[in-house]
Amino acid sequence: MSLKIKDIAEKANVSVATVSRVLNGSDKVSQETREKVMEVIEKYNYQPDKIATSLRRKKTGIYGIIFSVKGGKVLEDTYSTKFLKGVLNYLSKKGLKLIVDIHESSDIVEYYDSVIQSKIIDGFILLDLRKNDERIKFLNQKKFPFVVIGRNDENDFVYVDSDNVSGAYMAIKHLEELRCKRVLYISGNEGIPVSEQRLRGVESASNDLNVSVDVVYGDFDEEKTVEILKSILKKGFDYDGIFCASDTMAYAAIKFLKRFGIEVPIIGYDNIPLSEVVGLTTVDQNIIKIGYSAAQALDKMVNGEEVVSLVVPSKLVKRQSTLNFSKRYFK
Amino acid sequence: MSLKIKDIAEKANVSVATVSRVLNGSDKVSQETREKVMEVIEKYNYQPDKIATSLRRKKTGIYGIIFSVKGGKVLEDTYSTKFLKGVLNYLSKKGLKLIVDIHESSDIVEYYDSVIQSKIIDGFILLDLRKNDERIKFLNQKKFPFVVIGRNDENDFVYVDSDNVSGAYMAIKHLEELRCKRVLYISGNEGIPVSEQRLRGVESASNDLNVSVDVVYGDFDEEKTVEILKSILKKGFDYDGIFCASDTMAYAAIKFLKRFGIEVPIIGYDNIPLSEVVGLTTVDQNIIKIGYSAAQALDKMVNGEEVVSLVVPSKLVKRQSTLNFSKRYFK
DNA sequence: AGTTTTAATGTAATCGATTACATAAAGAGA
DNA sequence: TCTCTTTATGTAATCGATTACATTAAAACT
Repeated sequence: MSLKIKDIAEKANVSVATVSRVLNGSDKVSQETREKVMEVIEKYNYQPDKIATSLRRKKTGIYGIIFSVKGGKVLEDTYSTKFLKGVLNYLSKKGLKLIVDIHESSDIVEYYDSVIQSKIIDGFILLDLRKNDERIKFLNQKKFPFVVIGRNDENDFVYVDSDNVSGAYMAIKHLEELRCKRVLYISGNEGIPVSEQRLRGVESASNDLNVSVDVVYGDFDEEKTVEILKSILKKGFDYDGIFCASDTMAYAAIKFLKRFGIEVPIIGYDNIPLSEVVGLTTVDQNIIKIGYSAAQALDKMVNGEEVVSLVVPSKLVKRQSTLNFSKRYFK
Repeated sequence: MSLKIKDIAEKANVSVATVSRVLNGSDKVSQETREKVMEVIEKYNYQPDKIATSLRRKKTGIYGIIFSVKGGKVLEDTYSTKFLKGVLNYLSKKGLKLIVDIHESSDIVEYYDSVIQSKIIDGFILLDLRKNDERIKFLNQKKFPFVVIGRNDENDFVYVDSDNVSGAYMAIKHLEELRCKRVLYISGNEGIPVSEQRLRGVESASNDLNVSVDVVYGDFDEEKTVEILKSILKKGFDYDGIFCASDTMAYAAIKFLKRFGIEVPIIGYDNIPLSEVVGLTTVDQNIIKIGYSAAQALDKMVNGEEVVSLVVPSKLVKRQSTLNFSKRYFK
């Protein structure tokens, strides 16, 4: 049906080798021949078969992301989509492709192995990094290219991460600018890197600036947040500002405290769509940029270039949940 | 590095043809030989190179979805993700892969053509169907397999669509059950299939049941909705129920009317995440199922099976925006 | 002019599978 | 026992590119 390199070669009166050379710009082909061949290629709108090319070159130009299915909550948040968008922005610019896949979290290493063996993919982007992640050990040992989103203590890999430290710092700084003196920070789960990084930012801001911050460990979710606030209320609530490690927590806090007539500046983290609707001030982690950079890093790595890990800055999105309080002091 | 069929053949003391036969279960291989070969395959954890297989078979086992970038609002909603999830649920079960891609809406046909010519993909799923869609003409003419999400009047293709007619019918029926008599339906843009289908459901319910429905055309968005309500308020608002063609519209309506002290049962369409938070009753379109079915249909089509188009039923999710009013009458 | 170098192109092997065709061995039928 | 099937397996072509190596012609050098 569709033309192959041999057909083009015949029509242009040259050998397939010459057509291939023209196609790949590389070798020395005379200007004359090059033009003659290009003419035929354009006339017939010829494009090489990527499968054949891949077989020969041992490189497909396809990268992979495998979402682990746990509980079924994969690919339901806007995080995944924004991330994909960033990745695709880079890849589409380069004519590269992305395979998106899902798999149960069990046997995950085996699954990566089978994908590698199938030879379809040149490299992976890893999401949902865990402590002591088996995938990383495996891929490192296989010397198969990959880039990780997020980081942990080991860091025997190239990663792209959002700057949780400065993100949290900005949040506290903003509260300080609103004249908050005693801030409550409800952290995410203890012991995971994201929580530790954000806590570091909080503490660093509290040291630099004129704010005292109390830290309580939550778990990124609503229920636990309410529980924490309940026990604090019992002892008497005397904070004049709250920072939560996620928007979900912050939203829960606002709703809960309102019932007790308590209204203080509150900041969340993540900038989920709901936050825009309810006017929650929050830290926005440029997820698109993270995706873009990860794809770029992976691509460089696959092509043998030197690659360094990267921390992408976040920005504070100021909305009513804090701005309403600025009127009290300014203007 | 990794083993090829030739290595397996040598280790098992048979020819590559025999190994291939064992691999593909097909031909007649003696029980004895089959076991001998399987043993070697398992011992070395051999897996065929999919690129080589694809070249020979002229089929890759990879399907494609191309998101059109227009304005930049692609892949930002939960629709895309849920849809992907459905597609992936099917494909991963079958060991098939999905390439997710984006492209400017201009030159879109050319882009599909180039993807086809690259031979990477066995078939497409088309999103964002338009009237008189060029892609469909092109793919039909090329006889390249594809399945469409949504449908239009032409329907010279296989599609999977959500049942907008019955979705809208259920909404009106629910309002009727709450004893609404005069309902306002704010439709989506006039002239597009989704709007027409939903309108059909509304009208059919209005005929069957004891409700009168006034229809106004909006555009699925907030601003226009508010505009419409403003002009209605001027003439005097005497509806006892509202149905909107999207959750975004419904949420805008609730917010706007509240300012005038108007509170009536309101139903939206789409079940966006916000709706759960604010308690909006809405029609949920089972997007995951739609994705799953589309992938399945495409797969059948590629494998030469007979395929029929499919309409996936939606369900009504009842929440406070209507249930609050049921107390007025029942209990 | 004769030899060497350089540039341009062609020939054929290769990537790793599948499969049409060939062949050998075993079983069936006479 | 001899021929005819049938069954199991092997040989080699093929998919459509890339590329090492060979070859030829032209340019450069002595």
